[in-house]
Amino acid sequence: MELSKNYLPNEVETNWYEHWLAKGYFNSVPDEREPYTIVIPPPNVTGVLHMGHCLNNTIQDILIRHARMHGKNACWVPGTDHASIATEAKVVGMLRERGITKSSLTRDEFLSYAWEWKEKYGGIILQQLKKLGCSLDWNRTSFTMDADYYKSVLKVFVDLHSKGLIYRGKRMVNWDPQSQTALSDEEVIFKEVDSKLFYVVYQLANDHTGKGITVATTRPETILGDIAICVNPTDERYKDLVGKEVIVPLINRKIPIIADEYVTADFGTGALKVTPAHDKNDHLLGLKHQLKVINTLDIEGKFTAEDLLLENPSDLILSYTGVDRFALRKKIVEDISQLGLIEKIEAYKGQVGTSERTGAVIEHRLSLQWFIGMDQFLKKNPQALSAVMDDTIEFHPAKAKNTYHHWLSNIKDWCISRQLWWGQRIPAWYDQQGNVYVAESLEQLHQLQPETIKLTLTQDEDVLDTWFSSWLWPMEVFKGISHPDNPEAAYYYPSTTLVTGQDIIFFWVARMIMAGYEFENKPPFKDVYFTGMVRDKLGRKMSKQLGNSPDLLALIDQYGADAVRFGIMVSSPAGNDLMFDETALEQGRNFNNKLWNALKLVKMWEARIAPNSAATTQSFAIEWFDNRMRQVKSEVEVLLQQFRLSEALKTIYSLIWDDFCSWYLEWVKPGFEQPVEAAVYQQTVAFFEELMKLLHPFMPFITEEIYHLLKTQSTDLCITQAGAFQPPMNEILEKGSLLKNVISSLRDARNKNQFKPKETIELHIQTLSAAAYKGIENILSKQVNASGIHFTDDSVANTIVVAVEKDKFYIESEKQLDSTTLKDDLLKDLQHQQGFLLSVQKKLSNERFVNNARPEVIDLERKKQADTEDRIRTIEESLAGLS
RNA sequence: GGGAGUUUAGCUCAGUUGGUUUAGAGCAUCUGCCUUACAAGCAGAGGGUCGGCGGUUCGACCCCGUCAACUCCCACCA
Repeated sequence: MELSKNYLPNEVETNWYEHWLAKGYFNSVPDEREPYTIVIPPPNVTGVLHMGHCLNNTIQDILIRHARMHGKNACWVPGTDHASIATEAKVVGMLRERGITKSSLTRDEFLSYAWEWKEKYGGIILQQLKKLGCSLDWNRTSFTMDADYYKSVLKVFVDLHSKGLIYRGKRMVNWDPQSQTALSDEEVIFKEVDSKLFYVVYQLANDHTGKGITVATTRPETILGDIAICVNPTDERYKDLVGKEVIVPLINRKIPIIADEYVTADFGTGALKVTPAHDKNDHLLGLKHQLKVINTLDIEGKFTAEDLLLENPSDLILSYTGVDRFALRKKIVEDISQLGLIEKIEAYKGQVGTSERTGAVIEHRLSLQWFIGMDQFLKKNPQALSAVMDDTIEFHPAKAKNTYHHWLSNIKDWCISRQLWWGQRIPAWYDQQGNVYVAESLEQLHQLQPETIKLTLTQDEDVLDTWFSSWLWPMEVFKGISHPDNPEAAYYYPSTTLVTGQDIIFFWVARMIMAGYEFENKPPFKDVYFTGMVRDKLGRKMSKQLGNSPDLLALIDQYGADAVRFGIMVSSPAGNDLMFDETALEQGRNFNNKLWNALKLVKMWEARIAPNSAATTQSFAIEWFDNRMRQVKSEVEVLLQQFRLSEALKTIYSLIWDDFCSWYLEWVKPGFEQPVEAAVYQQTVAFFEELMKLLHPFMPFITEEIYHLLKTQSTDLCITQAGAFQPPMNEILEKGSLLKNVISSLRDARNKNQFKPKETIELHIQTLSAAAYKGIENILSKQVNASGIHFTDDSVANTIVVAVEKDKFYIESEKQLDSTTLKDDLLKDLQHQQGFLLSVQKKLSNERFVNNARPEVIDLERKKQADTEDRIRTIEESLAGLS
């Protein structure tokens, strides 16, 4: 069969993925083997694959494929998250394009559009994961709004409510005016913005001197909701004013000046306007001082006069109605300015909270919401913290433990209600008196509390936070909540490893751990591998605005999935951010090609196997590579156990490129058009297969392809089992190192003396142990193009001298020799060795060193000294021979 | 404002309880090669004193202190 010049990944990848699927290799059912379980961090159902997913899922696939090839029952569960805010926003956007507003629809109508959207676009991302080669068990694809999943979420809500861990209350919450819903504290992202500090004068009431108090504020648009001015009680400037009243500009409402420690005297003017309806701290102040609340912004962040009109209606106030908060700020500043009450305006850098999902600037709003009492929850489940701290659940890298500890130790109540329709509707009902009834369904409620049957009940309009469903993910993908104690859940839960981004350690990881202990009394996983963020090569975040986010599918198309996987893994230290650079993908593509070309070489041999050649003249090369591979296999195993995937890949890469291709294949390669020994051919194929096995978790497609092309395999590499580990023999490895070292040095000497590759040399070796070269002379002569090798006890005249370790090599040739460069090199080396010897001698003549250091350390230093002295002698002799 | 982390070759990173040769790899660079698996390649080479300073130690990239730069997390001083 004719193999293409270069490796062509596209068709190969599609074919193998279909083959694996058809064979059902990725499907897992409980059996007697130990399970290795990973649940995918469910991507947003409307999402598309980006570099972050690529990194994350490649890692999971490596772990799962490795487990599958090492005797484990590997189960990787795919699925998606309903992502209520993001998805609802997209559906609203789609409806807008069709000219439909959400408010014109009933809840059910809206939901049917949402499901339509989900069926159409949901799961695109799962198809994209197939392109990447991810070996997910597609039979287990889950969605956080599946019927059973939905039920499990309600069940958990009812359960926690009955345990007193969920309460409903009127609280100041983070409000997203764009999606018009409350958000949890974790969903608010603070950003630094350039804003302005307005100095507004509030004139004293009942005072004709025109005196007043100046307040610095960033939010003049809330002035109409002011309820007091607050100063620090120790502030001398304002002591006399406390207790007096000032007038709110524009509406002339009288409000008191109060004093509270909360106010810092040296910020702004030391006077704070208190607006309990629109600020968290002001709200607390209001509660403390029993102040009224006047709300001036509606759910869209537009001015509303409702509360104000009760007090003092005016045309001015009415003119603000419906004005958006940012326009309102300008307008109010203008109007106050006309009254001459703006003292000055300063530039100011401030932090402003924005919605994680929509980016809208957050308002604080007093509203009735559902919460989980996190303090109580943690008191009930102290393992949620201790398990991480004592490594029952192991974090990689361990530094993430700090972050985790800090968050759990300062935990606040979790607002779990969202004013949306897409999500699990809160299973709470209200009667006409406003009493609350919580049950999984109305039927269940009627059953449990028959007296409710005759009541007119209306269900809560809100849905639950998406994370309130995803915190059950590791349990409910195996129906552990909806069908407790089922055999699957018992077998697969707890899962083995979670791979996720550090950015959702609070949103998701912490809450899964809490839920795991609360509902199963077990941690949800054993290891957590945190990936960093994928950045561009300049270190910037990937974002749509910057346009620096590459199209992953285009990259797969261009380089092949294996090359993309290689590229992203080779530059990906655990837990650190990854600077993505397309040259890494080129390296991956080149590696594919290297493998392909090695295959071509071996396939050429296949056609020319020497008859009757069971015995081999290449036993050293074979023995050496065998041992080298054993060594690397054990190194890789250790690295994988430590989740050092990038290093594991680099180690395999070097084994294949350097040891296999550059050394081994060159050593055993027959001359031009010469036949190959049968033993060499068979061994080489066996080695090649082993290499493919080792590399397969990282680059599944090309390895499977080559595995099959090497010879007709009845099995697929994908499910092949790794053999038992055999320890390497050090003597062989050391001999190999010497050989490589000698070859490199001699080649260097040839290069420096401008030998053409085809020019042959006669090589004389001066050594005390000629036995060390037994069995490798044929390799040596081939690799340095020597026509003959001779051992000598004396120096050889008119030759180039090369010193390697303690041995000397004399290169004899018919070429006119120029020894200047060589001499310079030797002198440089001599200087280096002498400097080193000096440092060793200094150490050994230091009494305190000899007295304090461990004996083996001293022995080592003595050996260093002896070795270096030998080496210096060799160099000196070589130099003498040159002149 | 509090906390954590990082700083090693031009770039991206290793360096596992302080001593195994005055630091390793990949990429990039330079030199020589179209050698019949591979120029997306082969054979070689150069390049860092381990952020600065101080300390502990017989001995420090590694431990301690300090300064500096960068990154992240937490915290709404209006």
